[in-house]
Amino acid sequence: MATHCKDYEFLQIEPHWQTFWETHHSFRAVDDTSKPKYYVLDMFPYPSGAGLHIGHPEGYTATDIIARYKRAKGFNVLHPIGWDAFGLPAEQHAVKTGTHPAANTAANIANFKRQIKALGFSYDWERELATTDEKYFRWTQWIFLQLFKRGLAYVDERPVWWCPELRTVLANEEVVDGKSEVGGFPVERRNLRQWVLRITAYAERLLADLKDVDWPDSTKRMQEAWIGRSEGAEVSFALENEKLGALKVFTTRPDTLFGCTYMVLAPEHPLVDALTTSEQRDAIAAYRRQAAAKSDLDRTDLAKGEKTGVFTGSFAINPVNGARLPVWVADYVLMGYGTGAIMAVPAHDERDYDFAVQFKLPIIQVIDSGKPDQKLPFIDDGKLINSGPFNGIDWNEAKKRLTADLAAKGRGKTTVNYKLRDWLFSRQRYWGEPFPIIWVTESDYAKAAAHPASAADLPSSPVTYKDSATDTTWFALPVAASTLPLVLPEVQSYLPSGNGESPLANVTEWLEIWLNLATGAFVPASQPRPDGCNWIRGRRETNTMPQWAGSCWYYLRFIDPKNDKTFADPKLLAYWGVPDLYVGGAEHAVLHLLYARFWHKVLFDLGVVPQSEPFTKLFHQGIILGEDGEKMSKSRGNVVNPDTINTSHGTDTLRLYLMFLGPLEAMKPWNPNGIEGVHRFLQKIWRECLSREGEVNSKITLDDSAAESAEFVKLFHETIKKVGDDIENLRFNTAISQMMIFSNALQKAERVNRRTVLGFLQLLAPFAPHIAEELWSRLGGTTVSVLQAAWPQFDPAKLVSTEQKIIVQINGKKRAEFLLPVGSNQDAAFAVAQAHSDVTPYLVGKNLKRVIFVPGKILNIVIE
RNA sequence: GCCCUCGUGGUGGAAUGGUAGACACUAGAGACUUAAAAUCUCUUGUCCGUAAGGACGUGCCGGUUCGAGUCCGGCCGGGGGCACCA
Repeated sequence: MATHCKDYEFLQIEPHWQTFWETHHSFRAVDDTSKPKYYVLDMFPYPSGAGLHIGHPEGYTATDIIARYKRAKGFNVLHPIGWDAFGLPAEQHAVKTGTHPAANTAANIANFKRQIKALGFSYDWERELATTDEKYFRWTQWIFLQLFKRGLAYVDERPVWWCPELRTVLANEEVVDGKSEVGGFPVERRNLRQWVLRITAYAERLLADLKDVDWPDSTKRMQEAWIGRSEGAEVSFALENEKLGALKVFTTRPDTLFGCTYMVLAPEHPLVDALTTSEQRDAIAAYRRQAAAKSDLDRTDLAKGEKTGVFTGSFAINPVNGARLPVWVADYVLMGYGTGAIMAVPAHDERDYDFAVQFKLPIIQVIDSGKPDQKLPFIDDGKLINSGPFNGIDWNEAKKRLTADLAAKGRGKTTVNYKLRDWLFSRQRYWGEPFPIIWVTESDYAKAAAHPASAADLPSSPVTYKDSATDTTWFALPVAASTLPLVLPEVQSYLPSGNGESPLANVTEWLEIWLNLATGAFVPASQPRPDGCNWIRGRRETNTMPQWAGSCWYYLRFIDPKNDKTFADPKLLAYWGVPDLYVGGAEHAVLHLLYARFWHKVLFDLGVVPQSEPFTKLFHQGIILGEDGEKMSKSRGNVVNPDTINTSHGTDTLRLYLMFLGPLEAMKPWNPNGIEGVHRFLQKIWRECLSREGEVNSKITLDDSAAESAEFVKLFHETIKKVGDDIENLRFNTAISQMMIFSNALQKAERVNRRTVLGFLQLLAPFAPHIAEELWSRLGGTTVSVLQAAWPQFDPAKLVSTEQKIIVQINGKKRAEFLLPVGSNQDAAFAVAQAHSDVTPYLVGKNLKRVIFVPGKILNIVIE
């Protein structure tokens, strides 16, 4: 079965074993529910035109080691891979060249697949999937329908970047310095109709359930910060113009209410118009236009220097003391958080302070820290001053008292606010999943709501939008799930429609339809209305879903990738569950991982997945920097291509080197010299196993009768233990060190049993699987493939020593060391130490103060 | 600004509060060879010393401890994330 090469010809050996594994379906995950399962998953890649980056094989090697190790430990392992294949680059390429993005995507996938296969990863290729495959996105669309039905999807006007010159919507990354990346044209903020997912409805659970997952603490904290829960009070400020009702604000500092000297509204706040006096109208209008052109990010960036704002001319009344408060408009207040309005307390808030100084507004200190130098703004704790009946009360107590007081008057209540915003879920692009939604008139929607075939698919309150041009309100009707997938039509041009809609808006035959409420069938509206009373007129949604959609649930599809009845069989979902280990970059710490958690919880609530969290254990591999210690990038010219190393040293060397570089989670620079080291290590193993003629090395005793030294046997068992422990803890660098230590001992041993060498090859196999297979086979391993052999067991009895090294310290400094029988007590150790020539001189004429003895380790003699 | 991380030889890195520098790279010396490559052996933190040996040493300053790379406080530096979130 093996090759016949005499030297370590990795270019021959590696393809040979890759073919062997493929023809034997070695990595097929069988749905065998009698065995314990282990599901190990990589974050699937976006197949870019640039091909594999060296960072990809880093994480993939780690999971491959785990997968191979778990198989040897008797687990039924699911280790799949697929393609996150929708994405902007393919669309941009299509716009430029006019070729269908699917063609470009397919070519990129083929290249990625070739590169990944050359690395010898033990993926179950029979479960490969791509998010662009209609058999896949059929279920992405199905999940969207479930969100829609549960009222978790709605339509709203949201600001997006619009480039009038290109007549298209741009993503944040396509806007550079306020200009379009392509062409450098000016861009502006423009409100467009968007689909939004109500992730905020899950904010509390997304936060609370973080405690149940085994994730890096830093990632948990980032998600916590992103969700941004804060407790505070909602307070109503009466307006002087009583007709306008009250102005509601959110504050985390109700204790500072007496220090409020003005109010601020976000420029987009609905009350701005009504509050603006005629003298201020022009200034306010100009300010609002200016603010509308900025993204939230710009607002924050620009605000580093000075604050901007305009007085509305109106006043509000402070509910605690009746003070008259001017109402301002300023873009440092965001419409998207809280109520879009704040009470400003300049003495105890930095932003309010800066603003008050800028516009010469009064500043009243109401918290006293009791310390001598109290520089304003002052945001720490203290006791209340200048606060009427609340003076002298501790701030924490004051928060409760003041809120309760307001609540009693009907002017406030305690509330919880989240930074988390609802998720903007649509793109005005071609290359994405079409929304399975048809826009119909109110009367047709009523028909659908009354029809038994469609009534159950509708949300409890309809999703609508008002087309201001025609003054028509449109109602969102879901397509029948049975008609999915809703595939992308062919288009003439991949350029956007020009009016803010995607290229799909130009495909009239696809867009305008007759829809049958009973069957879900449709025909183009260009044809006459078919007979029967169930046909209604509709226009398809032209937005497509963002790239996140497909990656939100792919880990579930791997469990049952070919199922065309449901997204995955419930029995298989129950067996395989969710990934036991998920490995990928920390750059996805918030968005991907939060979105996927949200969808998973929705599916959990639907009762279609059995657990409430998708990723039990998460690990982030570190970034590999270029040789120069900088981030790898084309422009720096420090990019390493895995193909190059595969050809020059072989993939076993590359895999081993990537793991030997340092801790998996660390950021570490690429160092080409290190590759030679691990390559030599593999060559040494080759030489110790095979002679120059390619026969079994004569030092290896085939009948296992060699008398190996106790020391060597002990090292072997230590190596089994350490390699196993290190793999379990993803400490691959130290596992490899241990194997190097063993190989050095192997080389020095005069005779060694075949059994021992085979055991060592098993330890090596997850890391360097090709050479391990080759040598296993050439040495006459007990099974055809090393994959079939059970992971070696270490014998704890073999790890026990009879002697232990004792370190002698004088006042904490090492002075001597000697061996003692295991279990020796302090007296025995002290007796030997006292007589030791390296110790005695230090003890002469000194008073013994104290002796610390750590059995088997250290004897510290403290003297004066 | 806030949060998170990391600072150990010439280099990548190792070290449950208990021998700092495992393992590897680089460099040097030697063995083998006609020679070279490969391989093997030895040396390789700094300083003093011919040596034996000693002193110093994990970014800096302090603390806890019999004992600190590890724990605590402060500072300096690198990297990452978030950011007018009321």
